[in-house]
Amino acid sequence: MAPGRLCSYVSCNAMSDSQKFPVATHALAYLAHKDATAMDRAISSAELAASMPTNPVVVRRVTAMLAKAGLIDTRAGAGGGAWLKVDPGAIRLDTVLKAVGGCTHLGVAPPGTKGCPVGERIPEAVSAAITAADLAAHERLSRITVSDLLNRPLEKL
Amino acid sequence: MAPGRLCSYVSCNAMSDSQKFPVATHALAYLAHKDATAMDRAISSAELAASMPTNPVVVRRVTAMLAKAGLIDTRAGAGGGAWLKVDPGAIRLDTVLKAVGGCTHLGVAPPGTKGCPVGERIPEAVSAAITAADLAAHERLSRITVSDLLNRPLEKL
DNA sequence: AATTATGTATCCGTCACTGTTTCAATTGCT
DNA sequence: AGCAATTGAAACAGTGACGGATACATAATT
Repeated sequence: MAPGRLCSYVSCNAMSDSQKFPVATHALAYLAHKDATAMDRAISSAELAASMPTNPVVVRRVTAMLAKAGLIDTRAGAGGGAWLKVDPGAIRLDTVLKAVGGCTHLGVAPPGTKGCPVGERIPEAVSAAITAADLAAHERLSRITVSDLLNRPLEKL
Repeated sequence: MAPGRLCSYVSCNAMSDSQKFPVATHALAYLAHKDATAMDRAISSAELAASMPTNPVVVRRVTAMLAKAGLIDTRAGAGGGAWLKVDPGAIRLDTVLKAVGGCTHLGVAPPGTKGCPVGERIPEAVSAAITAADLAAHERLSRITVSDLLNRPLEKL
């Protein structure tokens, strides 16, 4: 069998994202903090990057995804940049996680041996458990909005 | 700045594990299914690996961690292998996740700009959100035991 | 002694990510 | 018209972790 990744059961972009969710969340919070809610208040990727701090290209890679998800808008050219298209109080963090293609990365259940009824059930059960954990994380994030990041007491997030 | 990983804010083994949790969970379920609850019913890493299927060494790398966590015991030599040291009904999946060093891998909040009070708060808030999601996932997993994987209806996991 | 196993170390190929550079296209300003 | 600012996308390199494979010392059974 070819090396790498336990055959090919890996879906979900296993092992990817990493910093995409934090960067996206930070960027949205920064936009909200700066009241960037219209085109004439656009924030450049350079300024966003400086606030992390990270590279402007990394920021643009993320803002492009947020724009595709309809959370922000961007405009090229002088005075361009990104601004919020949705009220920050209405942007839930699970939406952000989905926008950047994230999941909890607990892995993917290996297939199990064919034939044995129990052997077939185990992978399904493991999958179900992983999915349940993933859903729980999303549900928890859905109770936090971008506004909450700025306003709610940290202990109550 | 040196390339890779946004400076060094990455802790938590970011991006690691992947298959460790599924493999560990599958292995424990298999041991429970085979009633491997004592030394004389030990299952070899070769058999466990065949049930995934994956490589025996990969299995041993995981079972070694489970043994260190006190969930199973292993013994070398002919007739050796692994067996459960704890009742499968008492092994919660969050314990398994911790045993293999897992987390939800949502990333690590970038530091943010010094000086600005809001700029300092954002990273803390992002961190808090990630931690909350991680806890939610662990909490959900804590409500599933290895026995449940074999016995409980899949929809009720 | 021969056999069966674990655990660990080492090496390799793969994969995704971050950071960087480059470039076309877009927009505002003078 | 021309220039400066800015996005988005592509291409490239370096890093890190993982899964798979092999090898080997150690341990336990027969």
